[in-house]
Amino acid sequence: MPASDLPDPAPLCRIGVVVEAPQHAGLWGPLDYLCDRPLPAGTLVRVPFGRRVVTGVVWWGGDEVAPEATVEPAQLKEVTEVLDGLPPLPPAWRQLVRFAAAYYQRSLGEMALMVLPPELRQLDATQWERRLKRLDKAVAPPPAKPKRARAKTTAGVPAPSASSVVADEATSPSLATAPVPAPVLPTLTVEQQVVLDRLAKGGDQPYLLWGSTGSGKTEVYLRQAQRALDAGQQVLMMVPEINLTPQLEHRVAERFVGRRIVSLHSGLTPAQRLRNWLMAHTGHADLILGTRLSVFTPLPRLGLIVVDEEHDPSYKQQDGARYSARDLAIYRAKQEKVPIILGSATPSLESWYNALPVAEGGAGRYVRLAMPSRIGAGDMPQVRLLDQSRLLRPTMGQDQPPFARELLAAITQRIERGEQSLVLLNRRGYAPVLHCSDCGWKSGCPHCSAWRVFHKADRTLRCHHCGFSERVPRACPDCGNQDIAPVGRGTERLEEQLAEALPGARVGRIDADVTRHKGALEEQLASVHAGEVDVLVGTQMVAKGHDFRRITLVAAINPDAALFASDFRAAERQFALLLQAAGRAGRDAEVAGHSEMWVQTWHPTHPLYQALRRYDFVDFAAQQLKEREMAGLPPYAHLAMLRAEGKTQEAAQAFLEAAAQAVMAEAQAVGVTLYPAVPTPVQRVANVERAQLMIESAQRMPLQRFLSAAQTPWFMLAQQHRRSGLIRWAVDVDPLSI
DNA sequence: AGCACGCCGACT
DNA sequence: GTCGGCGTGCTC
Repeated sequence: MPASDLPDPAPLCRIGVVVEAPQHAGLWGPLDYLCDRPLPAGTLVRVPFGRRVVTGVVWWGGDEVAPEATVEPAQLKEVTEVLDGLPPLPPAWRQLVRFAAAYYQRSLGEMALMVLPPELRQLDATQWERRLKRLDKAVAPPPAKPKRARAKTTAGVPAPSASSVVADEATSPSLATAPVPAPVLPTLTVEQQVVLDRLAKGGDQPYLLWGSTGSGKTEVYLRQAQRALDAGQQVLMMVPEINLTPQLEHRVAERFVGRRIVSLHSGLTPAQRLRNWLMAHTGHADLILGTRLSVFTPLPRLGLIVVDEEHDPSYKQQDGARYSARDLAIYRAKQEKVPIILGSATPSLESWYNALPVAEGGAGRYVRLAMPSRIGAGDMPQVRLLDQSRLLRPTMGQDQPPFARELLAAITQRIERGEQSLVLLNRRGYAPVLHCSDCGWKSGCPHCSAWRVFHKADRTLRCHHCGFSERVPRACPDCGNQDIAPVGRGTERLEEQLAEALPGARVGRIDADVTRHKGALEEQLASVHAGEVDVLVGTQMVAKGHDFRRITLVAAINPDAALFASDFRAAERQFALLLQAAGRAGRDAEVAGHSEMWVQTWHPTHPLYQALRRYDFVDFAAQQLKEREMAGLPPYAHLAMLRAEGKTQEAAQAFLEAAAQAVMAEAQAVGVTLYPAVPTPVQRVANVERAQLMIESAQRMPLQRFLSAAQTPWFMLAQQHRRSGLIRWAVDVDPLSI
C-alpha cells in the first residue's frame, strides 16, 4: 500500500514552555512547542533551544486554552523528552513565580528555573529517572511493610546537621500524630500566652511578632508550628542565614521528634538540595527550614509561614533577580490563605509602618504582637555611651587612642571574673588602606575605585570588591619610601591592639576571613563557649544569632559611620545591629545583672544612640519614619533603581539618560519621578563602570505599570547602546541601598 | 546566558 | 598552514 495511504499521525498538541532565557534575550513569556500528548501545566520537560537542549517548565498545555500562536507552526520544535515521575509544579507555585517575575521585572523563565534545585535543570530524562529511583527510597511514602525497608533507607541517606532529615521512620507523613513521647514543653510566659491566644483567633492579616531578644519568639513559632502540624499541614520557617542558626534547626528537631524536617539553602550539596526539595514538593516533609530561596518551595499542604528576623537585609537577593523573600512570603501567604508571622526585635520600618494602626499614622495592614520582656535573664545590658572626643590626648599626636581607659578597665574586670567580652568592628582586615607619607601613594585597587585592604595575617593587599590580591610591598611602589603606614583599623588590628593593651588576655577573632576555612567558625565558637577566649573581636556576623552564655560586655568600636551615610537605610540597619549585639550580652540570669553594652562614639547625644540607651525602638522608629516621610522615602514612597554597567562611565550613564528620555512622557503621565543618572557609590568594580538612576513613585501600582511598560523600550535601547560600551542593565525593584 | 559563526596573530 | 582571541547574533 502506498505511503500516502497510511493513517495521519496523531496530531501534535501545542504547549507553552518557559526556559531559562535572561530578559536581555528578549524572551519574556512561554515559548511554543509541540508535543505528542497534552502535558499539564507545571510538568518539567527538555526542549530544543537554539543549538542545545534545556530544561523548561510547561506553562500552559493540557486542557487549558492555548493563546494565539505567535510563531509559524512550521517553525515550532517538538519537546525532546518529558521528565516524568514528579508531580507537576502546582498552580500556586506558578502564580508565585509569575508574580515575582512581573514584580521584579525578570523573564518568567529565568524566575521559574532559578528557583528550582540546580540539579533539576541539568539532568536529562535518563539521568532523571536514575536519580528518582535512587531518591525514591528516601522520598516515597512509607510502603505497606515499612520497618525493614525504611531502616535501610535511613542508613542510605546522609544526614549531616545541615540537611538533617529528622524523621520517625514508622510515622506516615500524612498522619498527624507522632507516636513518640512529646518533649517537655517550657512554661509559657504571660506575653507568649497572650500572643498565642491572639494567633489562635486567626484572621487574614500578616502578624508582626515584635519581641525583644530573649523574649521567646522561637517558642511562639514552635507552638504555632505544632498547631499546623497537628492539623496535618506543612510549615515553612525562614531564617536569614541558615549557617548562623544551627540552634534553631536543633530546637526544631528536638521539639518535633517524629516529624520530617528538611532544610533548604545554598550550603547544601546539589544532591541534598534536590532531595530535600523533593521531600517538600511531594508533601513528605513536614517542616521546611530555609533561607530566602526556600520561599519558592512548592508545598502541597502549606499551613504556616514564619519569617524570622524579618528585618534582615539577607532576605533581599542582591544579584540576578533581586527579589525580597520576605515580601514574596507575604504574597504567598495571602495567595495560599495561610497565616504568616514576621518576627523581629527591630522590625524593618516597612513592616513596622504596616503594623502601626491607622490611628497612629501607620497602614494598619499587619497585626502587631508585642513581647517586650526578656525571659530567664535580667534586663538588657545597660548601655554606656562613651564620648570619643574626650579620649583625644593632643600630646599623643595623630594616633588616636584605640580604646578608652574605662573600657579597658571594664574588660579587665570581666576577665578577672571569668567572664567574656565581645568587641564589634564592622571592618575586616588589618587596615582599610596603606599610605605613603612621602609621596602620598595609597593602596588603591587597579581595577576598582576602592582601596585595597591590608591583611597582615597573609601579608596581602586585597580588594574586597573584585578580589584582586597582591603581596604587600615592602616599600612605596611609587617612590621607594620604606615608611608606608596602615591607616585606620580593621578587626585584625583591633585584635592585635587589644592583645597589647590587655597582657595575658586570650583574644580571639571571628570574621569572614576566619570563617573562610571550612569548620573554622564552629571551632572558634566552640572555643568561646568552652571559655578559652576572654575577648572576642568580630564583625557583624558575630552579632547575628549566636548565643553566648558568658559574655557580659559588648562594645561597638566605631559605629558612627551609619549616622551620616548617604544610604537612607544605614541608621535603621545600625540600630538593629547594635540592639542585636546588645542581646548577645548577659543571656544567663546569673550574669545579666552587670552586663553592659558600650558604644564608643563621637556623637553620644545623637538620637539613635539616645533611643538605643533606652532600648526604645518605638521612639527610634518614629524618628526614622518622620524623616522618611519628609524626604519622600520608603515606606512613604516606592523606589526602583535602573542600574547599568558599561566599559566607561559615560557609556553607562548615556544609556540611563536615554532610557529616562524614552519614557519621560509616560512617567509624567502616571506620576513617576525619574532622577538623574549618577555613578554608583563604588563607581568601578573589576574594570566595569557602574551607574544608576532612581525611580520614585508615591504608589506601588503606577510604579509597577510604568516599569512593565518601560521594559520593551529599554530593551531596544540597550541593544543600540551595546555598541557604544553598555555591558549590562537591570531594574532593582525596592532596592535596599541607594 | 550559552553557543555558534566569523575574521586576524603565534604556534606544531 | 592550523588553534584560538572575543565581537556579533540567535534562541519557539
